[in-house]
Amino acid sequence: MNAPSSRPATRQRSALLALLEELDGFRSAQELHGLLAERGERVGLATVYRGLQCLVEDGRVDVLRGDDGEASYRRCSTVHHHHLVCRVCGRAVEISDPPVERWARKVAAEHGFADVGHRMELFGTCADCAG
Amino acid sequence: MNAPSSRPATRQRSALLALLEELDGFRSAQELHGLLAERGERVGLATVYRGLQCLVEDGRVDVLRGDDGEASYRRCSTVHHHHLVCRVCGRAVEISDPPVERWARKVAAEHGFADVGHRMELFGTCADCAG
DNA sequence: GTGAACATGAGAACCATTCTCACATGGCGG
DNA sequence: CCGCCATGTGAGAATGGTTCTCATGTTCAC
Ligand SMILES: [Mn+2]
Ligand SMILES: [Mn+2]
Ligand SMILES: [Zn+2]
Ligand SMILES: [Zn+2]
Repeated sequence: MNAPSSRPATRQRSALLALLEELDGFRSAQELHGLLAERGERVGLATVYRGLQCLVEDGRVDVLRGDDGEASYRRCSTVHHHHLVCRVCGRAVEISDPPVERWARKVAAEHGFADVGHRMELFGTCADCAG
Repeated sequence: MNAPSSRPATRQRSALLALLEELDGFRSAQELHGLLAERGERVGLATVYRGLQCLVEDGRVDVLRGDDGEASYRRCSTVHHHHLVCRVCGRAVEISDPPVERWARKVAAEHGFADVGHRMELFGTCADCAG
């Protein structure tokens, strides 16, 4: 069902997407670049960044900004959701909760704000990393 | 009631805090540096960054990372809260909602995560900016 | 008032990300 | 199949927010 991107399928893009499919956590662009190198896929760092940009635009990858400002990426479902993320290993669980969605819209409207959106992440230490 | 910081009170720090007290929106370090200059307060950019770091540590200022990774700062109350932020002018309203807090802890626990925390912001266009 | 401890600031350094541009490539018309 | 050319690639340079360096200035407890 891989929704076809409008971009040509090159070796580099395929390798990047394949890697992301195998990972279940958020990873920085540089980490992804390193992981590709480890498995013998030579992909330029700029190409990794460009590939990620496309995937983000297509909604196939989510971005998260760490406290240090570094961006992390994760292959995600394309419907609206939030994340529960392990601070140690980056593993993430997708979360959704309609009540929170409604609450957010209501609160914003009460304060006279339009074009309302929101962002929410939960953080913690996953069971594996706590052991 | 200005909770006394453990740091010496210098002209620069006073000016920074005074400026933050007057603003009700999130501003980047560089913007704050510029605003200080406008009112004749000569403060080095590095000093602005250091002052903000202290205030953040003390919990007197909140930081928000924009989508471009740039940090914005705002004088805030010291109790746990979230923000409703205007995308245009940065104006912010503090928001709190115990049900969301409980929900976040519960969801994280259900997935076996420990040391649970969360982050949430609402975005929109404030009434003034929509006019 | 003095001095040790600490703050300041100009500029350099840092580092994730983006840009440049010469070169490779691959998909489509012929 | 072939050849074109629009598009992708990558090494390295540029960018820009933030932090660091270090010589100098200030503060404040004594
Ligand atoms: Mn939501
Ligand atoms: Mn909360
Ligand atoms: Zn983990
Ligand atoms: Zn506004």
